[in-house]
Amino acid sequence: MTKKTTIYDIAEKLNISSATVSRALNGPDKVSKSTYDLVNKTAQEMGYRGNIFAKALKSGKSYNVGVIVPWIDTDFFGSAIRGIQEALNPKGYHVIICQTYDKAHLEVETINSLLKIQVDGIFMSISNSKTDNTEVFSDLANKNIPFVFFDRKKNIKGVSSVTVDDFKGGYLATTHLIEQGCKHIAHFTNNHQLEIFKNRYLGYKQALEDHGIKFDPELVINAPYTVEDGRKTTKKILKSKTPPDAIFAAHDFLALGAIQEIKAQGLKVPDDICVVGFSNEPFSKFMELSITSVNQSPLELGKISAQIFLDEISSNEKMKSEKHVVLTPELIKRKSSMRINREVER
Amino acid sequence: MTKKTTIYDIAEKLNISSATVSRALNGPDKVSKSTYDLVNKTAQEMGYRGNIFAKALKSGKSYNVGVIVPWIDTDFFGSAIRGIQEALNPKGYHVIICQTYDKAHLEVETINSLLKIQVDGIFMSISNSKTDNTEVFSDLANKNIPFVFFDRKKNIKGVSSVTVDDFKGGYLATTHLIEQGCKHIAHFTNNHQLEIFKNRYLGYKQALEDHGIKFDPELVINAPYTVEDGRKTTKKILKSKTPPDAIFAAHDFLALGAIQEIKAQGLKVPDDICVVGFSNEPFSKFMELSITSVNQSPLELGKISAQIFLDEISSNEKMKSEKHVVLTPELIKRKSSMRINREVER
DNA sequence: TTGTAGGCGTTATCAC
DNA sequence: GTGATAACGCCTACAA
Repeated sequence: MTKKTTIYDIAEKLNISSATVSRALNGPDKVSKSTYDLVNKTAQEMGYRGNIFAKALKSGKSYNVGVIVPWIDTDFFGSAIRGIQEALNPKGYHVIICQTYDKAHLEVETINSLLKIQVDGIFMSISNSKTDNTEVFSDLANKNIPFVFFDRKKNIKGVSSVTVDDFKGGYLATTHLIEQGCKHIAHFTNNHQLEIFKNRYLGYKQALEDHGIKFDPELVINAPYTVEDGRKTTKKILKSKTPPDAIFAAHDFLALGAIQEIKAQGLKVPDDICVVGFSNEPFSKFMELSITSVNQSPLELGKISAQIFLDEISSNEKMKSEKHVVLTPELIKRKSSMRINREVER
Repeated sequence: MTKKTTIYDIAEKLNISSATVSRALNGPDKVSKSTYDLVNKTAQEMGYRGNIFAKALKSGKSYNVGVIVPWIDTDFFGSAIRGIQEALNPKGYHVIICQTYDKAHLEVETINSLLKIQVDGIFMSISNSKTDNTEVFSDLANKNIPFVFFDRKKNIKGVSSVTVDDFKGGYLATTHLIEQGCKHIAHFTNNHQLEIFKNRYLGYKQALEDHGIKFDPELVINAPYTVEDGRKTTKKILKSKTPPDAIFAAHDFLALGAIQEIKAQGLKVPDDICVVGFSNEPFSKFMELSITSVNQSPLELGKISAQIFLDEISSNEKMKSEKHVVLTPELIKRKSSMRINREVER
């Protein structure tokens, strides 16, 4: 491997100064047309590629951003990252991905490691864990490095966010179940560390109230994310004296587990029990008994997050204004809940 | 925001030279215990964070690697990236993701953009498109920057690869169908630009031959990746005079489309037609009529790719040896093909 | 053990 | 329009 050519090599070859080469390389305005052409032609011939480290050292910008998610191999996060990447790539940014596996300590570590490599911005979906470690985040806000929460956020002064209206999602899902004639609607939720789950729950509760159905705390159950958890929780609730006639699960995996267990017990979906999930993961559409779910448009969510970042870095005001975008979710009605009219959406 | 503290700031404060500070920061060996402690304590107090750009400029290493895939929001690629990330993060590397959307020109652009930002290595799953643009790749090989193909590869001298034995996957799938009593097995493939599809096809063909079934080119059909393509292709083949009694699809999405169409026509899976897919996408397990599929262990695939990269950079030999790891796939038998014994695997 | 000085490759500020 | 030079922050011979 031959050594990389630098502007000095070009300068030497052409008997001009490195400064002139640099100028010529950076546009036709700062130098005569003839030298501009000559330098660029020579650079090409010599296989010149600027040294990004030197440029970064000079400018203080890396043109890298970091994206922190619990895990990337899920449709929701994969699509959100895709959105960020697609919006930022044309602007010359590269996207670095980090996973936290829902562990709080990894969250802090990850932020620090991104800070250490001097990314120009950080996008984050926080993990579902028990710390109230807000210091790191406020530190970040003070450091003036653009920081955007997407989907799973914390409320930190000075930090922007793009989220989905989970309250509305929960409300839509529950109202839909009520319209299908369900009166005894269970809700599978998660611990309420994360706003998203809390809000889905609150939307559920509000919908019940607005339709004159008494809220029964016995029908609300905490469960993790997996299909297996969905099955277990369903098994438990079906044993109760007054089993539900509908389940609104705060996640599609839970909904899938619920459907599996309901069927295993010889009951029918939606006839005996209606089920609605959340996130519109691909499988919810693919199932023969397709699953009604709340679509959050993760791709768009990612793109909007990216846009906020771009706005933030291009604004020259010292005070960055905190922005909060809330996307409206959409209920996609499918077989698992359509009891009255069986016409199903995509 | 206050200016970042540098080793000079620390040096000044302690009335020592910046060189000593640098040494103290880089380990206790090159400096007296007392200065080591003092410097590190002071650095901490002053909130010192080394400037990665300066270090990179000095060392020529970015501690970044690039991963190029057609798209990230699919279980297979998401998991592979996850594997790479998990293996490399503990070693101090960050993972930059790039997507090509199966477009050849983006492929070249992307490689160049990664080269420009001086990543320490590149992982790539090539796109399915019609160029024979191997120059970029051989260029790369000459540049001495570690480059690893995973899953979808080209044969380039000097470039390592980690792939799945697709021939065997195709062979396993087809043999399984034959064992279920199928004699007229259709194969949905893709254009054979990509080795993976070609090899799945060859495996299929070999299995037929080994079991004394005559190969019928009419039963092999080209189709893209989507569920819709699977439906269309199935519709077409079911119209033929001698419709198949089994379909081996080179991808789960095609298999899903096939199943949907078969059912829509009032036929039964697996009783009338057995179906096997490829990739073991999550939904293939989740379906009520679960889909038999070939598992490629993408997570492991990513991890092994990462390991090859690590080996390559740590070996001090100038000549990097080309490595080719081939993983053995595994057929996971599920309802869509189990006609004789209905016991299904996970 | 510590300090001095030069270099990594660029860009920006002067001066000519 | 062009050239000399300093600066970005760190590391590392070499010297003391």
